[in-house]
Amino acid sequence: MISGKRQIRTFSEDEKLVRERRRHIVDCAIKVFLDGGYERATMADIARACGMSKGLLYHYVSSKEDILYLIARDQMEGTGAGFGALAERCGTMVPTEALLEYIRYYYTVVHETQDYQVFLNQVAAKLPREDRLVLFDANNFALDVLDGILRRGVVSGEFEIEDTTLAAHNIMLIGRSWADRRWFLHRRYTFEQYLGIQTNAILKAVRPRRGAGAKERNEAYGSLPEDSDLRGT
Amino acid sequence: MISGKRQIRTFSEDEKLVRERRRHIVDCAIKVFLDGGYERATMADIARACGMSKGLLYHYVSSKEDILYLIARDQMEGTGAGFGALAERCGTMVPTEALLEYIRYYYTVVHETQDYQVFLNQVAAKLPREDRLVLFDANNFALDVLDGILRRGVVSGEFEIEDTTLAAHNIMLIGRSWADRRWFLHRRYTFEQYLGIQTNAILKAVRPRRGAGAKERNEAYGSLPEDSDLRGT
Amino acid sequence: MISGKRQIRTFSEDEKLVRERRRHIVDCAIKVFLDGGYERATMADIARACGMSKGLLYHYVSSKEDILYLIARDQMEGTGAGFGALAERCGTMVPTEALLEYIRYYYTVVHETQDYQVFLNQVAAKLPREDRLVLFDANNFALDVLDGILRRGVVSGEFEIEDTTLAAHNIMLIGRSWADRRWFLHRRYTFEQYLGIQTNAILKAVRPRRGAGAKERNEAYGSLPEDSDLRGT
Amino acid sequence: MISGKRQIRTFSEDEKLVRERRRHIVDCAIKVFLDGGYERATMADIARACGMSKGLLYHYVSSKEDILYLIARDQMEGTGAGFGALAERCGTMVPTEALLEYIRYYYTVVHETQDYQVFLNQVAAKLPREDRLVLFDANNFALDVLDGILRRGVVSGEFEIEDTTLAAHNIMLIGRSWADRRWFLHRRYTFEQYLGIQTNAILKAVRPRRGAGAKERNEAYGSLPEDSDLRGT
DNA sequence: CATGAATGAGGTTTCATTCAT
DNA sequence: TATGAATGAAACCTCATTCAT
Repeated sequence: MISGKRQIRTFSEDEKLVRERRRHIVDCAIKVFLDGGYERATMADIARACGMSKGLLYHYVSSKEDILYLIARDQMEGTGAGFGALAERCGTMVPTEALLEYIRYYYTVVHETQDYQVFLNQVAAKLPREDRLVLFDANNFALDVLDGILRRGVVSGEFEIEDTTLAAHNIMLIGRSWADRRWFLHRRYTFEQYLGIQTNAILKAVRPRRGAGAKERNEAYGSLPEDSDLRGT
Repeated sequence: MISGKRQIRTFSEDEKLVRERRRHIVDCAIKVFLDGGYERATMADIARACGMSKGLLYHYVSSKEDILYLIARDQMEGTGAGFGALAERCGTMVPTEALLEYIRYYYTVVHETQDYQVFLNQVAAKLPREDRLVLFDANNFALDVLDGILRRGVVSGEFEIEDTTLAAHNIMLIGRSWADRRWFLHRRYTFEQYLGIQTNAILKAVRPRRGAGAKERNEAYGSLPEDSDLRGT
Repeated sequence: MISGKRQIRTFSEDEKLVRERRRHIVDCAIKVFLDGGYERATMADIARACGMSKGLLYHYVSSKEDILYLIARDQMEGTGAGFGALAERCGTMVPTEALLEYIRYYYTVVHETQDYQVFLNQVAAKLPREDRLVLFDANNFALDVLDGILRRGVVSGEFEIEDTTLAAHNIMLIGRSWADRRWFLHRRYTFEQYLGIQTNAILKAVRPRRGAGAKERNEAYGSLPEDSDLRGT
Repeated sequence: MISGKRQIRTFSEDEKLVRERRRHIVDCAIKVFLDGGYERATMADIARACGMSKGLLYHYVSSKEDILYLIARDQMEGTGAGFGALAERCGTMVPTEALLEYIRYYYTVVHETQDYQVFLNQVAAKLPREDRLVLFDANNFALDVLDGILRRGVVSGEFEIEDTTLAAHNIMLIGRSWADRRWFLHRRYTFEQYLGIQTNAILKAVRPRRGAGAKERNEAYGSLPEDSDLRGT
């Protein structure tokens, strides 16, 4: 579903070494990019951060742009599988459970890969069209999974949603904002608090306003009583 | 509350001309920045876009960074007044009305200044600290206004919200996403559709789950019957 | 003997005005040049210092280099006449008197035109060859006058000098150093002190070591007793 | 006593290479600066003179100003040690001998480093304050050494000088003029002639006018009979 | 006579990329 | 495999000079 098509030039033939080194490069480069931005970072900076010479860096990567691509691909590959598994897992759950599972998973991924999120947000526009589409597809896949869950919930009567796609979009948006707006949010909430409050808000927004869905409410967000304030954990 | 302090060097003393030309520069530069990003844009590009020579550009602006600042300041000045007036207007309304007014206003501003929004989002990190704070303050002010409205609604019983600050954050986030994620949203919704659906979703999310608030629902979003599908307008 | 040959373009036909304005330009420009140097000074700086617009400046001067030339020529013309008169005056004096007259005159000119001296010293190298020769000639003329005096003194037995040209060179050098090394000298001596001490030193250096010249010594430097310490005046 | 403090950025870590290259740059740059002046010289000119690309030049030097500093420092370091040794050497000599030693040493240094002298004279004013002080200190040190010698001579009765500091200043001035006024002097005298005549002139100027010092006269300037004409060597 | 907006060549500096060792 | 010296295109910015008003 997500795949790195582009071939990147290398002077090495030891595939395992190449993979290892590239991972190292990606990890270091992202740090360099995060302060100062992609354009301002020089290959010398990156090489230094990697503990390599510029020459060696060019053995594993053929241009600065390649590193951007590697970062994007890495991120995709890393989480792509996760979303595939998530989709499967959710397929067997009742919609509310699935939604809770999805939220917890997605928000946690965002939390754990903040740097990538922030970075990709900043530079997505600069990726060559082709690479940008890879990111785009990954996002769409994740959105479709969530959309599916919501749709099932609407059909089953557990959810009452005017536009499931937009709802899914909102839910993901709020998750990503934990990374995008971290300078605002992190000083006010812990991740667990954020996750808890937002989960409750989302449930309230998607559930029917009265009657029907009442029964399932008790499973909401890890079986916590619906009004429990998760803050202060 | 929001103020452009910094002085920008100019070689001209004709204030009116300077103002005019700077506005022109800002308008053109933003377009240049939007494709390719701030760093990639050269002063030559900008000059060309403005229909000036590089030299003349430097009569009105002393560096590329100045243009960034001008864009930010312009945006702030333009909308700063708006939010002040909005705050006042909302002060005399019942919370639900005020919320609707706020949403319509904010989302419309985002819609009409998309380019600025997208651009500022990309480069906020690159602004010198001082200038960044100006943006930050503006955002916080707008957030506080909304937070106040929500709080009043909670007190009056019109709203049922666990964390008003986070709710305000979410509402603004969703509004900005009309600009930030336009490549996704604009091909699926018109602005009016987007505004309608999201308004309904927000109302559902903030209203008490049953009983009390029910009466007001009929005024929701410009008196449309609550279940009307705004799509397809 | 010294003449400005070069024609400088002007748009004005009122010769008197042109002369006046050029004098003004020279006076102001020299100040600008003195802090920051010729190359660093911009025509805008100069125009501002003159209280004119750049455009008007170009009515009286056709290039930045022209100003350099004007300064040099002005200086030459101003002092050229002076040296002519000096030469005549000295022709009728006994050598020692003539020497004293020369020293006092030259050192005073240097003192009163310090800015010119310092400035010309710095930029002489940058003047176009032709203009540089004008300065060169002026210097040589002044040197010849002094050389003549010394020679006469040697013939008359008042002076005992191995090489009169070199001696003349030394005397002028010491005079110019009041301007060239002013940061060192001005904080230690007043001009009068400097003039007095150096005059005495020069007299001692040029007079015969014993016998003959002894008589005249009493007229030395304004009839001061030879051992008087001029410092502390 | 004289020290190069400032660190200059370099991209190379091979210290030996950096030192070598910088020396090369200094040697070439000085030539470029000497015709046309510091400001007119472009980095491209300098790079060409060095036989390097502009880029490589910037590996060893971080700005044009750095080159100025390197030249100044080089000069100081080279001669600084020399003056220290000279001071020591002179300490054990009788004043007249010391004076002769000093003159010969200083004038020779000026002769051998003409380019530096002329250049530094032109640009001293442009050096950043801090760097200028280094030059200033070096000069003052050299002046103090000479002043000390003259003072000792006055005490011992070998010299008769009204103001030793000013005398020292004059002696150095005359030495430097061999470089500063070379276009005038070099076509008239060889260095040895110049040294000889000026030495004699200085001796005559500092010695008592009669009696006392007479004995030592025979050692004057390398034991040459006092009236010998050194010209024509 | 007077202005200052406009130009564009040219200066300094940076940095992605190559390649000899 | 590994290095870092070397390149040169291209960026930002300045300023002498012109010319319409």
